[in-house]
Amino acid sequence: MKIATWNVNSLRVRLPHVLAWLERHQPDALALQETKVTDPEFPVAAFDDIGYRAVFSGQRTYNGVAVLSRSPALDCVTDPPQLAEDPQRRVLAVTVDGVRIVNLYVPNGSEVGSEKYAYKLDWLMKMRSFLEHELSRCPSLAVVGDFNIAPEDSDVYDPEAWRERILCSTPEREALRRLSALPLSDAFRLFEQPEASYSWWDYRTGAFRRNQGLRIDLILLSDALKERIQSCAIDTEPRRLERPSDHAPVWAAFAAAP
DNA sequence: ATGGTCGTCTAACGA
Repeated sequence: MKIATWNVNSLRVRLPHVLAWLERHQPDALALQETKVTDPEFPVAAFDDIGYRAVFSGQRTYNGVAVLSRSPALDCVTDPPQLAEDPQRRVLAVTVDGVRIVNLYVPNGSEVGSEKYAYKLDWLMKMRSFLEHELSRCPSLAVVGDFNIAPEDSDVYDPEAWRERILCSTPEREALRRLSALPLSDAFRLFEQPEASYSWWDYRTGAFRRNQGLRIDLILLSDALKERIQSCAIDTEPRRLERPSDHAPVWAAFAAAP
């Protein structure tokens, strides 16, 4: 089984890239973030044509999450009670082939100390509670998405320049560590990886060309799934295309369930 | 360089 996650920064613009990536990599499930399309506008037919079903929770202009899958996505949750009537479309939990996939677009937080930063930390605290509940129901759990947090200095091209800045601040990293303590393991770090592996590069300043990136797109695994994982990688190829997303897809492959 | 580039509700705003 192969599961992937990709912040596409507008599905309308990136649809050709997503279709090409699905055809090439044939994942069983692909979680998307920042689709920026409302549910009636979601391009269901384009995915159906290549054998993928879609479930989605969208809004206009901002946010929006979706899961594309070969098998049906069951038990969809878009509004965890722990996030109490938050209108922002950032969560989509589904079950595909017996694996619970929680697709997250974690708030960016703007700047340390801002109102949006406080919202991010509060959101992460509430998300911990939701994930604790999901884990108790679903032992095979993968939490995937754009976490907007670089877990460690090794996930940042210039840790000193980013010290205590947004995406890297200690309170954000501690909130992520509290998720890891559930326990959930960072799939990427279960394997030897190339130095300077990142999943996001700012559009400005030619950051990708110089590999000035951060690893903020993550796949977190419950112990039951950790036992089945075979590989995990970031695919930087789509970042080289014309009109790319600022994020690269991340994927993980698993052995069949015992 | 308090800059730069994208995407969206083509005008700011969010990332």
